[in-house]
Amino acid sequence: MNIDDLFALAKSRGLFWQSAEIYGGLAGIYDYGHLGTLLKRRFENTWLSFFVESSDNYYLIEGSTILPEKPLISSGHAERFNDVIISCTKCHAYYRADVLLADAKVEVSEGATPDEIDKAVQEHGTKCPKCKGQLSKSKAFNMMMDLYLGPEKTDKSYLRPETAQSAYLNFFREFNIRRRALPMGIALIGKAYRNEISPRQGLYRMRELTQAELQIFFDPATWKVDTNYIDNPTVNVVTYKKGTMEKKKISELVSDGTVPEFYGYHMALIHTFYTKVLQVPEEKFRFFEKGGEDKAFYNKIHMDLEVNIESWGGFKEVGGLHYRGDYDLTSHTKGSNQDLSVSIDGKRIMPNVLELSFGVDRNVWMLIDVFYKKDGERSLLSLPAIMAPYQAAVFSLQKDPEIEKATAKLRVMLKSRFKIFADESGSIGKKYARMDEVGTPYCITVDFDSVNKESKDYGTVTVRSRDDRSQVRMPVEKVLPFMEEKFAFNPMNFVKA
RNA sequence: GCGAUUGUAGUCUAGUCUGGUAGGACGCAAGCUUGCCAAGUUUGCAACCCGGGUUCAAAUCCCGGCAAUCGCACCA
Repeated sequence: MNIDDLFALAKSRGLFWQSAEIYGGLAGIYDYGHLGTLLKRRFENTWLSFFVESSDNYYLIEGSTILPEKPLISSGHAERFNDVIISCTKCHAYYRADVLLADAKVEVSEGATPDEIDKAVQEHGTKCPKCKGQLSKSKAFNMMMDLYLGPEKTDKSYLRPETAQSAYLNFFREFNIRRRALPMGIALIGKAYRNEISPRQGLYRMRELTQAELQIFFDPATWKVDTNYIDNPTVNVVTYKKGTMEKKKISELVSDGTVPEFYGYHMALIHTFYTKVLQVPEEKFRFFEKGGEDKAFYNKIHMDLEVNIESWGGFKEVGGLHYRGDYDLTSHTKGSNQDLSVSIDGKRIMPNVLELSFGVDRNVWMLIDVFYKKDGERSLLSLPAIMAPYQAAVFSLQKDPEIEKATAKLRVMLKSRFKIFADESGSIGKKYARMDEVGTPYCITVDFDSVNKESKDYGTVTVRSRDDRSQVRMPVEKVLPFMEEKFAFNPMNFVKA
C-alpha cells in the first residue's frame, strides 16, 4: 500500500485527515475521525496497560502542553533546538550554518549567534558550496513553537517539544509523594509540538503529534531486572558497531557489552509489545542503534524502534529506547536551583533516566499499513483483536420485524461491555465486507431460524470471524461469554517478570 | 525552504495540451428484490482547492496563495 492509498482509506473510513480541510488544511496538522480516534485510544490504552499499569511503581500523569521558557533553556531545547540557518542568495539552497562552516573548515564557537556566523562568513569569504553564490544573512530557526502570554504578550513560553519534560518537571513532587523509592516511573500520553520545516509522509513528520512516553527514574547501581529477559527473545538489531541488521538474543547483547542488563530487559519488553501484543510480524520489527553524530548528545545508549512500513518505504522510526543518564535531572537541578538528587539507603545519587518513547500517530499509521490487505475484491484490516476499533457488529440477516427485534435486544446486551457497530444498510455480504475493512473481529447475525420457534436453531445466532470468514452458531446467551473470552487478553500478563 | 509533479462529488478517476452542456466507477439515500459473504433493479444525492486576471465564455490559459507526493535540505 502506498501513502495515497492509505490516505484514501483513512479519509473514506473515518480514520484521519488534515485539520481544517474545508479551508485547505495546514501542513503537518491532522484530525482523527471517529474510527481513528477509537483506534488511537486502543493503542494508547494497550500501551498504558502493558508498560505502565503492569508495574506498581509506574504511574500516568498529565502535564500541561505550555511550558515556561526557563526549563526549556535548562533542558537544552532553547539552544540546541535552535539552529542557525543560512541560505544562498543565488540558488536558494539553505544550510545549517554550523555544518556549512565546519565543511568549509571555518571555526566558530559552539552555539554561535547569527551575528557571529555572519562575521565569520564575511571574514573567510565563504560561498555557497553548490553554486558558489553569495550567502545571505543567517538567522535563527527554532523548532519549538513559542507563545507570548499576558496582556502585553510579554511572558515567553513554549508548546512543549516532547512530553518527557513534563515528567522531569514533576519528578520532585511525585518522588516525595510516592515514598521516595526507586525505580519510579512517570508516564505521559499527550501532545507535543515541533515547528517542522517540511512535514512529510502523512503522519510521519507532524507539527502537532501525540507521544506516549515512560520515563523511568532509577539508580543504576541497584536496579534489578528480570535477567531471563522475558524468555530472552531473539531480536533484529542494527548495532552501531556492526551497522547491518542481525538476529541476536537479548542475553548476547548484554553479555557482549552492547547494552546493560536493565536496557536489555526493556528491549525484550518492547519486542514483546510489538510482536506479541500488537502482533507485528517479527521480521518487520527491529532495533536500530544510533551512535556518533546521529546519537542525541544527552543519550548514553540510543536505539530507535523501527517497523518496516511499506507506505513509508522501509524501516521507519516509531519509537525510541533511550538511556539518558542523569542529564535531565542534573540540568533541571542547575536551572531551577532545586536539588533533584535523592537519598537512597543513606547514599546521595542523581537518578538516571531510561526513556521509552513512542510516537502514537506513527504507530496508528503503522498498524494500518501492516495489517491492511487487499485480496481481489476483499479488503481486510486484520488488526489484533485488542486493537480493533469496533469489537463486534450485530446484524439482521434481512429486513424483518421479528429479526430486527432480536437484533436490537442482542445489541443492548453487548453494548455495555463492548464497542458494537450497528448499521443495517446493505446486504449481509456488504455489511460483512465493511466490517472486514475496518477490522471488526466478529459479526453476529440474527437470522430467520433465530426467531422461528419451529426451527431447531431457535434462539441461536451465527458468529462470523473476520479473518477466515468462518461461522459458528451459538445460543444467544452464549454470545456474551464468547466475547468475554475472546477479548480476555490482557497485555500486562506478559510483563509479570 | 528550493526543485519536479499534482489538486474534479464522501472515495477513485475522465475531461485540461487544443477554453464552449463536467462523464464514469465505487459510495450514500429511498423503493422493489434478496433466506449468509461487496448480487440485481428503479429513482435520487453529490464535485472542478482558494483568490485575482485574460476572454463573449475558464475545470481548462495567466498570476498569487494553500495543500499533497517525490527529490534535495532539515529532523537537539
